[in-house]
Amino acid sequence: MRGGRHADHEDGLAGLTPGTIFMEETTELLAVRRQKLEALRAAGVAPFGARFEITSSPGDIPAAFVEGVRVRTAGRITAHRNMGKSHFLDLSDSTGKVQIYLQAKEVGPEAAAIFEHLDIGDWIGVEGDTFTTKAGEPSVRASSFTVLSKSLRPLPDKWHGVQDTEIKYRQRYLDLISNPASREIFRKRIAIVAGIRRFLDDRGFIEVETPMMQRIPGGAAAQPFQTHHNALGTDLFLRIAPELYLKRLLVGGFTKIFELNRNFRNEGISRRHNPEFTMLEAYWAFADFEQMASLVEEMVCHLAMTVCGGHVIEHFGEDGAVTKKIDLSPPWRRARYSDLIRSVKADWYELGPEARREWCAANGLDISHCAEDFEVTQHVFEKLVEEKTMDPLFVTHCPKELVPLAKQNPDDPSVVDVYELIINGQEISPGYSELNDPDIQRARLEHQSGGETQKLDGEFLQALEYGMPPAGGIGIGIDRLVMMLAGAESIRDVIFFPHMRAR
RNA sequence: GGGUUGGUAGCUCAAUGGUAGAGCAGCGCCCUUUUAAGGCGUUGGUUGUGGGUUCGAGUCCCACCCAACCCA
Repeated sequence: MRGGRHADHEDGLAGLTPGTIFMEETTELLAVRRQKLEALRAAGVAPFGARFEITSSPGDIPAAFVEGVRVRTAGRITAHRNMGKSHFLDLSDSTGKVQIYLQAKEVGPEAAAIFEHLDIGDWIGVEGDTFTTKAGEPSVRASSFTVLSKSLRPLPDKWHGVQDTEIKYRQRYLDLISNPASREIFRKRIAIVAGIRRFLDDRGFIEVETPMMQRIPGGAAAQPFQTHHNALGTDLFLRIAPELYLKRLLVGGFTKIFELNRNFRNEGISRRHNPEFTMLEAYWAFADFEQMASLVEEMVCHLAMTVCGGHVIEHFGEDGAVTKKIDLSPPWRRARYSDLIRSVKADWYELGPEARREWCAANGLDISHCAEDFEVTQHVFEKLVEEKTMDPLFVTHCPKELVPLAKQNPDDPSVVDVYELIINGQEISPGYSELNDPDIQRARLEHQSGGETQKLDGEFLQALEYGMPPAGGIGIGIDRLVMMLAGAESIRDVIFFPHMRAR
């Protein structure tokens, strides 16, 4: 055993005895762990250790098991099966777990006495030889162990894990420790984000970073969060989209770029909305929305193959039954917006505005919030097309009122050259042939800002006047993409720390 | 913002208006290949907060807080 009191001084704050601070609760369980903490110190063991060299993480040992090899590993004790003079421990971290076999005669009487002061939840380092138990479990026979961190609070139920949604979200670490299904979702999220970067990098796109704090928040129609710069004495906004800065970089000559990071929208919170969310935006000069659609299709299929092992994604309910099946096999269906509306109501475009509203009312659609006629049509689209579409669908030729910043279609000026990708009943990604005529852009933005010039990003418009190459652009909501690929029904299940009300 | 459901031991869950319980975890004892280890014993509670009704409230009523789901 290593360590000693001298190594432990940083634990105490000046004038306070270690172990007496931060004790707002005084339950017996906490008191017992505090006593063990002091017992470790009394035995000359630093309960909060330092550097420990490892040869393998816990999950790596069974994953690539070799019998009879000396290893050093470290992890949290997540289970303890006491057989008297020998003990079986599960040692875990995000890589997985490995079983440790610990015998008093092997580690010696001093270490065995120290072991008595350990608990489920503590971090330890172990050195020993690999072997296989009678039951066939790849294990490490400990010849020594080192206390790395004493846990002063008990872990959640070892079998059920954390079930309380509040604890899952507010104390995600407990969810990660005790729920393998949750760990798997985040493993997929991490692989998806890394996979997107690699995919785009392989195709010559470069990752850039643009301001998150903006004087004029643009690039989308959404309420921003407001903040203030003290030294400058000016208000700033958290970005609602990076678009207007990425387009400045197109002007600057970067022809294949993307940004994969957070945006902020000061709007409702729901199963599908978190105030901060992760979005990919990519711009490809000299391309159009059709090529962007193909790029997204190829990328998502690639992610499904590498992260989920196939093109068919299944979502499971609590009872283990399949609740959803999403088939991502290419080629993905592409359909015009107007044709999709006609598939719901064949003579929709022959009806007048009043007749359309009457039809909605007769079919149980609440359109009281729709002021304009195109909003009524869009509501029909959302309820009767979008929400029912599980497999990928590129919706093309959308009405220009819905996407005021896209290029009009040369053959039909009432629609724009965009796609909206729908998977799993929600909009996952829009793609554009980006508008690069500075005069049309100015007119659209002026119209959109409703004459409030302080909302107009003049510097962006000026940049366009220097000439922006024609380009295809996409946005992908990463949280929703992960929900779809990882089988999560709430955005809170794919964000480590979703926003929660103060308690 | 509206509606529904929920909040009980560290965790997972019980409890007709009538003495707040179980499993796991913890503590004590036994056990040198277990894996939800096992056996025997045992501790642990301001029932989300604040009011009210009642002889008596975890349970009924009101307000508030937090969460999940649905709607806007």
